Amino acid sequence: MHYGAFESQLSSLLEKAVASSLTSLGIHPLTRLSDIKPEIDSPKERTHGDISTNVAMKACGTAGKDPLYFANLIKDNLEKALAASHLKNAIERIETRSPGFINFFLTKDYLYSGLLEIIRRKHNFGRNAIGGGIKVNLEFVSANPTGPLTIAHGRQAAVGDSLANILEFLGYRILREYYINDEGVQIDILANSIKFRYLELFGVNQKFPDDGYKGSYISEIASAFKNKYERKFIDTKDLKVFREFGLNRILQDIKKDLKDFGVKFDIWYSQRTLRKSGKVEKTIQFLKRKGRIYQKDDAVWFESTAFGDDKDRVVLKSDDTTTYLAPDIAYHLDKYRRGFKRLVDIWGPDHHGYIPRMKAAVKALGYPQDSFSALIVQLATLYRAGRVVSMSTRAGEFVTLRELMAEVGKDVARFCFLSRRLSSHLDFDLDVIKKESSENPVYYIQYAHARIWSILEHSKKAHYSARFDSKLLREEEELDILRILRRFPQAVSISGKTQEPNIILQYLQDLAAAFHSFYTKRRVLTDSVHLTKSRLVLVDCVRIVLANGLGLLGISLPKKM
RNA sequence: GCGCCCGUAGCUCAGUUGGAUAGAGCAUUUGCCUUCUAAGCAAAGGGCCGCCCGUUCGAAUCGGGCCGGGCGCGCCA
Repeated sequence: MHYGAFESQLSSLLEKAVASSLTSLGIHPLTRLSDIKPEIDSPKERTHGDISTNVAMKACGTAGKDPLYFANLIKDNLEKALAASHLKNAIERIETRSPGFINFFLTKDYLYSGLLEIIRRKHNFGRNAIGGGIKVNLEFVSANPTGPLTIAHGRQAAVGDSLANILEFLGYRILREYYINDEGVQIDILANSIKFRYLELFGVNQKFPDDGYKGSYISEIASAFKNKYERKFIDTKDLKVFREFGLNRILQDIKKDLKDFGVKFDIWYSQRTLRKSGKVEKTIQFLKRKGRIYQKDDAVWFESTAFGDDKDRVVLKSDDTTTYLAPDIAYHLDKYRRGFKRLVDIWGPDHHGYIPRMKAAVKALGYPQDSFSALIVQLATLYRAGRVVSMSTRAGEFVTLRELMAEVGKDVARFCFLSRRLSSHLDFDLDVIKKESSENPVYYIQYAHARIWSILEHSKKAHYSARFDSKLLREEEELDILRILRRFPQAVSISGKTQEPNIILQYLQDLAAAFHSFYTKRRVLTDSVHLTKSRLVLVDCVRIVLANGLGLLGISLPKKM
């Protein structure tokens, strides 16, 4: 029996046992188990068993009994049902504990059977079909192409990429998309800033454009521009050539940074292309036909308050240009039209106020509100030597993702970004991270992988041909590993459900800890070929799960450290 | 003023839909390398889980009210 089946069978057995317990008390069991939402999970404390449930305490109100008494009643019924079930060989014993917990202890045989499942499924171990092949569009980073990616984008990139991996693993069909804001005021400012620096190179003095981008990367772009065109555009009034040149270069850098950070995108979606297709006007017309567009103060408004927003929003300004919202609605409509059933956007905290209007737009377009969700990833506040580093693309003060990678490396950076909840503000002290980098927790997990690899390398020379006998694995350290291995599929699905990659990371730390502890106390390569063979299988399973988990997080798997 | 997020060990943070004795890393202290990698292991110290009420068998977790920090409230993007 594989891991997933176990949980569902246990839960249906429990449901029956609760029902018959209620019946025996003369209460008609109207309450279904799913209504009282009992928890079936692994307790923290080993002495509380491998699996624990609070169902007796949840249901004791209905039973009108003391929770512990009711727990014992359920236990008796459960034991009877168990005798006739497949789970008979998986559960060693059942215990009740005050104030009303029912604890299950798994048999060694069941724990051993997990190894076979891991060996059989390998890189697919933990994979699951709960996503049902639903098409999901995941849009993330989508930073304006007006400057290099910063640390804030780095966090969003790491989160989006891992989330995409995790959801794919859970059976969703994920498309990773980057929305390029390649038109509008910001882009013109970019072009102006480049032009200024270009002219400056020829000694032409002008006033630096208001709101111009002050970062040094603008000068670099201007130099490259000069190398290519020399004096050709020194008198031009047209910004177009500067704009295209700058846009291309910045976008190229962004793509390279993301690639080096291990982040993959399937689609780069240009806002300009969207507009040229006429979809923006069509979307406004579409909303108009639905009666949600009106004219006021020379502007055109979207009646978003009809769908839960706190005020209506302008889509066409009085000068006839669109606001940012208009193409954005069109863009999301386009995603639906491309066949996605769910849209997930990852935004920074400065956009949280934008969620109600986007949700309103989705509803107005006629799609279920829940089909769209925006995840807010909190900022990473950067410190250097204990002092806040202020970040502003405009002022040219920022630490780029590239600099971060150069200073601490891809794996450490990704680990730091993923080890916190999305909603957690993240303090990031570069000096501390660099100082600690040899002690960084990411190495703890990677080191376990490297150690296993080393064992496997040694074992090859010895040609262990014995048969794998899992019964030889009976040390506490070995059983601990087995218990933790068993939890991996669950960790992945919780991580997908809650959309928190850090759950997997936490899990991997537990697994690595159990392995390191085992490694220090027991030897894998021993004089007994049978024991050696069995332990080789065990550590190989640890390796597989570490690889699967780190793979989802986009962290590399060193064979040597 | 309104909205969103946060407040847990000296520091940075975990804590799955409320569960049993609140955890990890760093820092401090003490042991452990003749055997598969010491980037490791074993152990110690360190906490009114911001404060106050409430909900219930049971609260770091849920609700209300304060206090403190971050961000957002445009015909900007």
